[in-house]
Amino acid sequence: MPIKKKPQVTPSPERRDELLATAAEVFAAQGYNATTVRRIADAAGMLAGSLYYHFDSKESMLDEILSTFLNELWEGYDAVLDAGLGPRETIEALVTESFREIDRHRAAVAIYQKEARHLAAQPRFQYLVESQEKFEKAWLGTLERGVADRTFRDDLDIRLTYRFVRDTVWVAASWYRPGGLHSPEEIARQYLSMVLDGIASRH
Amino acid sequence: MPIKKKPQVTPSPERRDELLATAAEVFAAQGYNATTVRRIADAAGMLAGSLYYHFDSKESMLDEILSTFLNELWEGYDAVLDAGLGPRETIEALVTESFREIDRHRAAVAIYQKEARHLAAQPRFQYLVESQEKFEKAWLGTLERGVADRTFRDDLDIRLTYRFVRDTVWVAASWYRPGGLHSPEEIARQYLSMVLDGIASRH
Amino acid sequence: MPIKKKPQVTPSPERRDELLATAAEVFAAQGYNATTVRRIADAAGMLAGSLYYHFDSKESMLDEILSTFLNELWEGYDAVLDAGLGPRETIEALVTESFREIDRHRAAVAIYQKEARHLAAQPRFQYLVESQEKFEKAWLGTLERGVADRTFRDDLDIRLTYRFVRDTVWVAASWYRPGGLHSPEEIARQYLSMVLDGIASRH
Amino acid sequence: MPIKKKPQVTPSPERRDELLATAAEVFAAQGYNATTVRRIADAAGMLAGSLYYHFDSKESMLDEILSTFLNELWEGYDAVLDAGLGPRETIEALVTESFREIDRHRAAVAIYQKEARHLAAQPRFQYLVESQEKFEKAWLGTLERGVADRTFRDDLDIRLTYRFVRDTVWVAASWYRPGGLHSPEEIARQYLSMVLDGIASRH
DNA sequence: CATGAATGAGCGTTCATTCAT
DNA sequence: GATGAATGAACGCTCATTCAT
Repeated sequence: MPIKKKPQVTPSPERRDELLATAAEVFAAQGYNATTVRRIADAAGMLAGSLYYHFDSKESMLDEILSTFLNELWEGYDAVLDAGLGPRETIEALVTESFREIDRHRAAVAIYQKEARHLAAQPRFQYLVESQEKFEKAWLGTLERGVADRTFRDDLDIRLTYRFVRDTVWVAASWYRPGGLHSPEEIARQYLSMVLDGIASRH
Repeated sequence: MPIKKKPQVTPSPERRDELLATAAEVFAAQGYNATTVRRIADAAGMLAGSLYYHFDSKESMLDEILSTFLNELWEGYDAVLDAGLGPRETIEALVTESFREIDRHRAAVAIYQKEARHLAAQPRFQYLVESQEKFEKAWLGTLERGVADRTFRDDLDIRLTYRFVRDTVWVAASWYRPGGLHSPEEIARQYLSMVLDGIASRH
Repeated sequence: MPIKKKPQVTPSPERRDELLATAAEVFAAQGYNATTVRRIADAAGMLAGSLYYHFDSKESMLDEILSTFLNELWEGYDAVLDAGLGPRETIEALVTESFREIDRHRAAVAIYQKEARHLAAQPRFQYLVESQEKFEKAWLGTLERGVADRTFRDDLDIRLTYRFVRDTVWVAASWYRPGGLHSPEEIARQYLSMVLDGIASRH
Repeated sequence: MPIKKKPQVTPSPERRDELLATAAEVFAAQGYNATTVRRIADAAGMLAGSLYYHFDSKESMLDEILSTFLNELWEGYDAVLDAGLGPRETIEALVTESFREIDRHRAAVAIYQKEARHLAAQPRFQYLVESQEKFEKAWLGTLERGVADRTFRDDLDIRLTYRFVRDTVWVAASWYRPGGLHSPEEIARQYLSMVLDGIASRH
């Protein structure tokens, strides 16, 4: 009894994207573990079981949300890193790009912030570790270049500085609301000004 | 602001504290929701049911961990705020105090970071909101004083600056490990240097 | 005993038969309960929902598979029983007929073996009980006739003998593969030889 | 935070055995897949979740039922096979032992009959395959010895004979009820008489 | 003080079935 | 005739919690 051609059962990508956006909002608001699949379904106006027509599991929704976000993030980052900019301009471009991503993927970023660490232990989410390493390499490298050419201060612990800048940028996702007073670019400008020049006045 | 009194007339307070410390570590490592009462009991060398001799519920453990931490935090903060320091010295003292708290209550701080937002919605954790508001008032007030007397730059959005400084400090709890290379005071010094003077060289 | 009429006025009976054959194979391979409607649809090259154009329910597929098989079985049995043969020849003919049915309806027989007992509890499958009773009557009667005319040994419990012969024949469906080394008639001959004369040598 | 001694949480073996006996009855009556964990719990007078205090999963109940049965079976078989009996006596002893096992583990045998084939595909139930192979080797070897020394007929296909004897014995579990008219030994005697000498009279 | 055993609510998931297109 | 998308009931299982001993 040979299995005949299996008709394509992959549903319309638009519906998937809608549902993923809904799920991302709920995950971001309540945390992944605390979010029930029924809650997502409610928010999407369907029953819990119906989600499984579109997705394999709750975890695969999370997976798709995070990997989509990271793919887009790295598109932007790679463009910056390949542009041959100086250290200061690179940092500026990375920060600006980051706030743009926060603007476009606020929920995904918030989820990433809360869940990445423990997800990274699972093989399925190995790419989080890889992304993290690549991320660290890019930032640390840029900072080192900047210290070498005297763009950045050399009296600071460079790993501490890395964490400082990294956290500074990404925690913003926890309070940022798109469509607020400041555009991502404006927020980036202010953040950069603080990070690069400090908040103290220069007399 | 004494946050709460939780007498729970039970024989041995030392055992309670031990158990709370154990619970805090587990909550910090795995997240509150993802932590089972059984996991805590395992770590404490007892059975899950036995914990209920000491505590009303899993939630009341969390409550006690967070309120104890906040009580201690505000003891330190209030001392600083009542000392009549100038804006820059106040910021320096608050940041230093914060890193000391991170050093002493790492687990509680990590839990606070991850869970405070959604806990704040529950009446039981109303004190988180109150603490948050008092916190904001103290920092914003100090920043405003500093802008007024030209200690701090006046070209920055003050709320953005507040968030920047606040996040900068507290996210450190997610990677800080007590007994590491840097003392809390040393970390505070470096953070302050970055926040106040920026990471760019001054030519 | 015509077991059932299931008209289900539907255009193409050939397609139905194809689908039923497919379903029977899957039921036989995985068990009725463990078989999903989707698995059948896959094997038939359609989507699960589409099967419901052809059949009322998964259960009605099972029903039709079993009743079709039993109708054919009884056609053959009735011919044997009405032929006026002696007890030994009747047994031989029934066993041979049984192996032929196993050859032609292997899947249905395997399903029958596994599921008949618990299905018999449902009113819808009452005909399984009736068939079972008629079956028992035919075999017991033949054995009794054979004991009476000294064709068969009279020192054996006749119900035990009945079960022995019955099981001996039908369990073969669980390992029999059509198109193998032995024809159904050859297998029947060997089985009859063992059942009638035993496996011990006669010295 | 070192994990302290974990108190023994393995519950009393008597309760386990009771529950396993209950589960075995239900599995045997309805089939493993068709049996819900709630149904077992009902039969045991508890709630579904409570079973998980005693067992890891529904599957582990099945596993324990089957492996306990097979262990006991092989104790008996091995004693027979190591006794140095002739082929006929070996067959007689194996059949008698088998009916004794059916008497003591009726439910387990019935489950084994229905589920062994598809369970064997799972690594967890690999031991079913091993048992099956050992079983086949023991029986085929004995039959071959018997053919060689002219105890058994040499005009029969030996694999067919093996299946015949094997099925003949074990299907009995599907209708056998302990405490009935016949003792296992009496049933064994009659079965052996049929299998060895046939049901036809010898004139 | 702690255990052993249970409760009961709820979770992620499966699946037969329906139905507009 | 078949598809795509949904329903709704039930399933195996987890877990905070209770309580007699």
